[in-house]
Amino acid sequence: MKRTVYAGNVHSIHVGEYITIKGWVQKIRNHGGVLFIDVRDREGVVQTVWHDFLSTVHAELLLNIKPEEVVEISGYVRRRPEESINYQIKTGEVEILGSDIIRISSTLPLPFEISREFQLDELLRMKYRYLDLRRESLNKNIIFRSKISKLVRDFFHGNGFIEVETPLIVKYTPGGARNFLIPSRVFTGKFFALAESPQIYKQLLMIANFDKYFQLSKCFRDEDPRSDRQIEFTQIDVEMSFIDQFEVMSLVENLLGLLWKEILDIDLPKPFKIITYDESICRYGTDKPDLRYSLEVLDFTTIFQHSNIQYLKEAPFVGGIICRNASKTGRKYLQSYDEYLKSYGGKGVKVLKLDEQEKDPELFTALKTKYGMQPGDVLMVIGGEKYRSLELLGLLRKKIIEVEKILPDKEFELVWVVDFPLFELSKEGNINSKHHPFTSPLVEDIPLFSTNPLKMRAQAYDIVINGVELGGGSLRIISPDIQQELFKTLGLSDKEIEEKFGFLLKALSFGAPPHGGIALGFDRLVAILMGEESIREVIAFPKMTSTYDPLTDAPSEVEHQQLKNLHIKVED
RNA sequence: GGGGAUGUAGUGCAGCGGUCUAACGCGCUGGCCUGUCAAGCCAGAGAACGCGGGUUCGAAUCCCGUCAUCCCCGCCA
Repeated sequence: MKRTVYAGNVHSIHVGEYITIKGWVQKIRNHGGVLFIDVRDREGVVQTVWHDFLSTVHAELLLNIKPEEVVEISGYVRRRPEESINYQIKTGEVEILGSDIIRISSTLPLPFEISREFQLDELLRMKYRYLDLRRESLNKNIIFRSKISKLVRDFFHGNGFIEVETPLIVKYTPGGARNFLIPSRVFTGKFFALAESPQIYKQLLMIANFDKYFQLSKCFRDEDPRSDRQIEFTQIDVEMSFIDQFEVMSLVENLLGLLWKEILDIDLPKPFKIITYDESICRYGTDKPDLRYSLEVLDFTTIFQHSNIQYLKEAPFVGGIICRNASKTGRKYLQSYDEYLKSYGGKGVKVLKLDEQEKDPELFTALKTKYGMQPGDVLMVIGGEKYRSLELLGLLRKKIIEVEKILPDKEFELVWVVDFPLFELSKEGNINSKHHPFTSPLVEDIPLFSTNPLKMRAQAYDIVINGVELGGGSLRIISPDIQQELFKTLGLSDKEIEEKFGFLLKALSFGAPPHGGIALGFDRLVAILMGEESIREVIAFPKMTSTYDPLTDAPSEVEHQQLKNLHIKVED
């Protein structure tokens, strides 16, 4: 028999119909004379009921039916007796009066239960990913991911965007994330790279007159995975011509507004907040602030210059956080903050309470009058180099929120962080791009190329949700001269520039429209919408934090001949 | 490369120096049960406690090493 309806979609409108469902046996409840078999498919679960089944031709099969076997069941749909309606499930008003059953596929004992939701060992889940995916929560996540990607695609098509695929096997370009390399069989000793992002291609598409481009693109970065990072991941990649920064931002606001409405039925207030990079660093100690919490980092430098705490008195910067009404104020307890910061290589934190005010009456008076500090409040301060201290205060802020169990003011807080620095100093002392080397500087900062490049600001913007960096973008450089100057600032020689980026400079010199765009982390987006902590919960076949895939046992060794074809020799 | 947490039946966990011949829930096996939906009741099988070494009269329990997983730092233009 053909399936007539998904098990999970059987509904009171089917009452009286003879239907056929196909799916997995979810649960069996044998009461002796009456037997219930719940059948699950993609859409959900429905109950079938078998009265006096021992006297039917199916007695043998029904007595031996096992969970997770694949069955086909036919029967009349009927409304359940009033007292046995199950309001917990979608199909709970009806049931199928079983009259025919076929076992399509039997099963070995399973390594874990499908029908029960509980935390499983990650290795086991991955090894049997297809079974884990069969479980409701993952199944639902992947189905929602599909819905979200359709909403995204429809949104862009509806807004006049052209979807273009760009190569994944590309030229290696230096800088940024570590690339996966692909040896060329044809060109001995030469390599392709797996694309870190479609960045350059989307710029070329603008030069090629597509005006508005988008793509849900796979990207590859050979860096250690985390709960929000995989070595291959998906980006919503966008680029537009003849636009300014605010048009890109407004587009993203419309997209996210749509998704929040459609998926969560939440109206995101628009426009989103905007904060400059500098302000974010000073007030929250991070460039991805979690604005659900009002807790802020404050500057106490002046106040402590008059204190009698010597090292803070002399510190170039003293920043702190007032933890109002601290739950526990024991010395030992507060020391845990110190240890926390030390685990990040910080120097630790000085904690002040009002009950210690006799030690430095002047200081505490200032704290009370200027900052409204009250008994029970705890002030934690860090002194030292300004930006390092702010970074630590950012970590401290997160820790306080966690430890004090401070409740968020709202469920989602989205914010644009703008005016990023164009460059940053690496630990080795090299100048690197903060965003990427195609980012346009603010026009008024261009003269700084020759004098103080580290002071230059970029026309770049990040979208941050609840302290998570969802994506970032920028307006791009379209002047070959500025592009060249930027490469030089990064320390590339003329020869290197020509070798690595000659094609781009040439492209820019053939009539490049002003353009810019953004890339949003699609896996992170889906995870946020689904309320998941890890993007592994929204990716059908992710890899473990070691990059290992226990399902297929990848990576694996290859035959010698393969390596020989590629002119590759493996050494220890 | 580094830090932290975890590793006990199929699974989720308890036990953290002797009473552990390792407990419990789920699952599994057999039996009973005509309305359940975390079905119920009865009976039963199943682990030498990640691996290696050590301490001890005695180790799942302490120590060292090692491996694996997760979280984090580094890294992620």
